[in-house]
Amino acid sequence: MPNLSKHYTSGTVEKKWYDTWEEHKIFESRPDDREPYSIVIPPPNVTGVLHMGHMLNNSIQDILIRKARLDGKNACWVPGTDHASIATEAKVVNWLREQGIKKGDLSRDKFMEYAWEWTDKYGGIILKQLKKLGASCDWSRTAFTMDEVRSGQVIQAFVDLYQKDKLYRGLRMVNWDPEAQTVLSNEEVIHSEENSLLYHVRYPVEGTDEHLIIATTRPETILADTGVAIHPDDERYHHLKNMKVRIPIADRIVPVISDDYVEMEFGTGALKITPAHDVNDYEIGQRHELEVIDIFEDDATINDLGLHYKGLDRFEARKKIVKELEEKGFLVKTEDYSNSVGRSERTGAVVEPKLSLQWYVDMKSLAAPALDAVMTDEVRFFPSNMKNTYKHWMSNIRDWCISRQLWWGHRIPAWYYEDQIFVATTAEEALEQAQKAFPDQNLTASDLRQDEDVLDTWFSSWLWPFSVFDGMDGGDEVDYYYPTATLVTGWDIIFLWVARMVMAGYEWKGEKPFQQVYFTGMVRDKQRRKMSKSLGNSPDALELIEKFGADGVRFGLLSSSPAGGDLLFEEKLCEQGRNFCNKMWNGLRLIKGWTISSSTNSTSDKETIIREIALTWFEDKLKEQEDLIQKDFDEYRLSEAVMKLYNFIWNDFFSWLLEVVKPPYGDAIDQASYDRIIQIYENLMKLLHPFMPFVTEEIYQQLRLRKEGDFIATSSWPEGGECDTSMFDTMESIKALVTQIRDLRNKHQLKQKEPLDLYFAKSESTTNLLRQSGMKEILIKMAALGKVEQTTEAPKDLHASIVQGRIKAYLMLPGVDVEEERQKLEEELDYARGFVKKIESKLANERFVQNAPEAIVAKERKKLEDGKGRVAMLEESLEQLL
RNA sequence: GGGAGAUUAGCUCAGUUGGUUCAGAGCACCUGCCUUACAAGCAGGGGGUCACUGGUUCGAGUCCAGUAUCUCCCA
Repeated sequence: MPNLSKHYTSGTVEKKWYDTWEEHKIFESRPDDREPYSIVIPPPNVTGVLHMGHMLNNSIQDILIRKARLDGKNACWVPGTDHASIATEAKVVNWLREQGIKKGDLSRDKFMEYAWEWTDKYGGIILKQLKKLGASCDWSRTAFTMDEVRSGQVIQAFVDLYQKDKLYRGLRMVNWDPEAQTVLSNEEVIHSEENSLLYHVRYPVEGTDEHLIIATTRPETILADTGVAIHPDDERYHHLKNMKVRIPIADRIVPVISDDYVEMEFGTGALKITPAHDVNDYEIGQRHELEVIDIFEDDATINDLGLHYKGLDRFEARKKIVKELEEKGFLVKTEDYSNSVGRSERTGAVVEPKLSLQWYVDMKSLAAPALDAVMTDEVRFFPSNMKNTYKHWMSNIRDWCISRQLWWGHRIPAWYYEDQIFVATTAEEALEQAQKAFPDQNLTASDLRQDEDVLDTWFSSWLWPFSVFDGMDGGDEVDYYYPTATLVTGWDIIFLWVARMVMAGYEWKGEKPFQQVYFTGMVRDKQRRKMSKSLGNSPDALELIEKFGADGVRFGLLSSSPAGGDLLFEEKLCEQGRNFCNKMWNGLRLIKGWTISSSTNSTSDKETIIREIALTWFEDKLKEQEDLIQKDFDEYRLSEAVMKLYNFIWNDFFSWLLEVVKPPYGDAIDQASYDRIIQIYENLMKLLHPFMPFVTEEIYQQLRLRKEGDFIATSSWPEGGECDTSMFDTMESIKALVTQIRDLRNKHQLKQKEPLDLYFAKSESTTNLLRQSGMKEILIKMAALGKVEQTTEAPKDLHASIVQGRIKAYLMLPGVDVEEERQKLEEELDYARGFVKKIESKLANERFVQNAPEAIVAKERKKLEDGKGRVAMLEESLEQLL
């Protein structure tokens, strides 16, 4: 036996093959005559580390790209990272703070130097980790959203949209993240129900003794109130129309206005209006020309307008103001309340509505072709029900706020002079424009002021499917690879990313960015909680790989993860994958341990006959599997495909076929059979390779002597083709008989190897079964039988009856209990009679016979015949017991 | 408030155009085995009124309506 260790060692094998693959550059792709199959990676955060979601997502991409490679397509998986403005800037700011440096003390240029230093230091770690997972990316194409090529296209996109009038600067209420101190797009705000308090506050009505009671969750904004609203139809407050109220604490006198936005049923039916700090209030304020008083600094502490609360954080101020309201008799009551609170996706800070001047993309002008593409399946979604979500968002689309008050990112290419805006790819061009606009003023570069803000990171990511090919302006690469084949991503970024890529694709390439989108589910823990750092419920990705091997982890992630469905992760799944590797490894050891004889003399004829029939059967089974797996790929049922392979390899190949063809101890195996077994094993490994690349490569290399540069990774997918199913039923009957015999042994506590005699009750079925060359021998070998013969009457000695389909047999068992045997037979008979009755009534129904397709009726007749035969066999056995 | 989806074995999920002995898989569980590839293993076994109620149909896990429970998205 070759020197193969008892257990499969994933660590060394995986490193060896990844290094070898890279040395041979087999993942690199250049345009050629073949059909392209390209995937662009959803770029992870440049300074991020690999987590469970990445592993799932990238395993799926790797499966697809490896399959395409085996299919002979020109497979190109482009890796890369994104600069993640908010997250990365926050990390850099923290890093600087640890060194005692404040961002505020740095110039923009100096800060960027530090940020690049940080990026160079920690950037790309995640890409190295992807290699450990087996990701077969073309690393020579690694892109970064802020590298030169990508940046140029981002700026170009901005300028182009501005020139097409699809981009504008506007004063709007925005979502302000006070922690990151930047504006956020609507999609970056996560709304959820949170427990809070509803405060009922008394507002004195001017010139009367009355009070108007107003319910609010944000009493600190009382300081910014500039009005109070009631519903025009609300009779309770009719008399207050056109009167004024006095704001508590602020002591400001403001008007009572009527507006049908007010919900009469909510709270007291009266609403305080704070135009500076609430989206709806702002609109009401606009309608009624109310003053706008902003009481917050950018970090959400109270400013000069907040009286003696100046300098306090908003939540601190809330506590204090409630106390003051209470002391001064303004607070009527406080009740528990649950309301929707928006938080920043990146920092978790409660988002503060704020009035601000920002850049927006006019989305309505981009949405139409993008909506159409998905609804007509020009871009196919898996699972398809994501189309509904997409449609809803696209049909109610709102403009996209793309400016961010950060330094890390692409600086907005807009320059200002007085009240004029000049948008251009460079400062020089902007200056030229300005000089043309103000010919008399001798403008120089220093007269123009560039916008301080950067662009939303997604404004670079939405170009990704063509920007990675430097394809904004066309070119051979983009012509060849675009549109890409499949996008694999989580459904949580369908709006942030997927929808926008489709829009950008049509806007700049006039074509969809990808053929299909495969949405993965979220990786959750057993309690269905989303895996997150803060919960600490996420296993360390690299430790997992170390423990179970990348193949094991990939198997674990894939085996229960249908498209769009969440994955409830447990280590057990990876363990199963590792065990599977070990099983295959040991199967290899078994085969490699056999001695091969060139002459047939050294193997008994019986074994040769067995092998001939078993291998022929299995080769056809394999073809059938190949077709089934291909269908699963076509429909993106990857979980099902991998589980099919798991079952087929473990149960059909190892537990059945190899046991059948295994030479008896000490015997050799004939060369012809051996070659067929190697070929089968090789094909199985090819089918499994996309899912478990390393172990399959290792086994592929061990199965035969390979030439330098011959890899399973670049081999070809086995063709399914015609398969002869004629032997399938017979083999299943044999298997079922073997199982029944083994069960009877177990129940009678007989050793598995003690030979038992078996007599078949003579019938057409049994004659047919035994006539097929080798079937009887397989039965004898697998069930460890002695004599196997046909008989016309039941044996007189103690035996157990076996009824399998239309086959009846008697297994000679010395210790069989007659009563037990009777009971068993009676139970089976009951079931069989019930079955017959059901079919009889079905066939007695004229409408069934008339309406059902002929084939179905024929099948039912066949079922009835079989069932009746079975009843007869069981009845006969029972009689013989007496 | 608007919308989407789910409910099948103890758990996680398949079940494709309504039709085969259709009620499945993996894990978990139980029994027996260290059998010369594998205890990371082998052989076998038990377990479900397909959420509930009606309807369409010759026939429903599958289609329709309602009910209950749960999940998610959007505002």
